[in-house]
Amino acid sequence: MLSILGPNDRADGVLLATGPVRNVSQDQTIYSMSEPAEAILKVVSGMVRTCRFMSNGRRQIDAFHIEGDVFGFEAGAHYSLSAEAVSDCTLVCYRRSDLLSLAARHQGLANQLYLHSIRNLARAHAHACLLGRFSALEKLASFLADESAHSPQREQVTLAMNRTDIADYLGLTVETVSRSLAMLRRSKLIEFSSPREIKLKDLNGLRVLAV
Amino acid sequence: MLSILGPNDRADGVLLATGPVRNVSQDQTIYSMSEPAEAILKVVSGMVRTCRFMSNGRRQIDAFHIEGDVFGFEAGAHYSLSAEAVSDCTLVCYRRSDLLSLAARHQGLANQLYLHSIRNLARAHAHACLLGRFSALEKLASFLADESAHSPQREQVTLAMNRTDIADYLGLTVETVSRSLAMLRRSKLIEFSSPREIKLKDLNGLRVLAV
DNA sequence: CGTCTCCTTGATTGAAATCAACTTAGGTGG
DNA sequence: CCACCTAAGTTGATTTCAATCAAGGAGACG
Repeated sequence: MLSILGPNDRADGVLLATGPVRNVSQDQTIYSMSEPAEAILKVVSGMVRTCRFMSNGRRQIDAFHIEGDVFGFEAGAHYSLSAEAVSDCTLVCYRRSDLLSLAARHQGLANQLYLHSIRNLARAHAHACLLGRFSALEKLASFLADESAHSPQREQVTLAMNRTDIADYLGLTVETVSRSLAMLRRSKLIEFSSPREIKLKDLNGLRVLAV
Repeated sequence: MLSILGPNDRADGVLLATGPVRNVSQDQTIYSMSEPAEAILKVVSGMVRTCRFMSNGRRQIDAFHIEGDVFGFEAGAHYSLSAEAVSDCTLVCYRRSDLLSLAARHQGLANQLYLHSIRNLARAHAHACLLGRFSALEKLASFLADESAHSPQREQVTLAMNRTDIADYLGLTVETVSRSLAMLRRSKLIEFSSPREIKLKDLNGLRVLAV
């Protein structure tokens, strides 16, 4: 499904016309902090990270976006986050101004926009909780449980991102991510076939840890 | 301004009819996590905190809402956060279902709803950054600089919330909040006339610390 | 085969949490 | 109106968890 709308919505065709497909290769920047926030984008395939870069090289990843997710919602005229491709991606781009004027005429679209922004808000709330009050181990357990929910097989996750991305998403360092994963492995909750291929041997145990 | 819409919007009168005013006294719960998310509320006066309670008594405050802020946006059918009055408050309550059906007919309202949700999203992003990557001192400096921005006098803030609220907002303990404030005082960046009355002697210095 | 990047592991340090008093301020009742 | 009581805030000592510093291993690619 390429459009923000469902396939049955009448504005669908219009949207497709306004939304060119964009292919982005791994680690390429989709948009940067402080450039004009002209586009709202939808992930067709691949994974996108939205992140903020701070002084002295610190980075905080706000979210990983996967197929079906819409990102690029901004309150102001400029992006307050950057967006980058975690893996090769296919995206649909909508011009913000087009979308908003279209939404004025198509109720379904307005609803979808609203819904997507609120869904991002809900994720941000859960993320804040994790960042503010979880231990390193809890953060990793929670992260893996979330990944599992989006994986085709519940008990087997293939990480699209590297350890640095995970660290910057969870507010940790790479070393702590590595160590916490090792702890989960030693506790028989997970198992690696490769660093990016993790078998969740005890998903319930993970969920308990994830608070 | 009582309505979500500006006073000049035609849906204004309708909204007022659907939105009864509610007075809430300090520390009273406005709504609780997991109850049906029936209302979206706007702060007329006072301060509201939206927060999540976790196992073993941990709490994360998502945001403090002040006059003009709208809160209660939820992706699902139930609240994922609780809302409580930090001080005595006056709120306007809108039934979510009313609001959404009204929005279908009044473009201005739909826009306002969208805008408020996105504004909350932007705040959540900034907050995530603070929680994930700021030191205790940076968190406090950033917090005070934000408070200053909403204060009638830039250089004088009156905190509506107590130290525990601040700690749970910044992902710290009360002791660390107290110690960090003491450090800022010793560095001549701030000055107390009482624990809740803080004079920002060097707002620029604070902003530098706030990254 | 060597080099580079990514990941892991070890040793040590450091910042914030925890544990424990103590102080101050505010509210209530004598 | 003052004294007491309680809640809120501060400060100190110690511990702990994660960061930092440092090195080594594994896999990918030319």
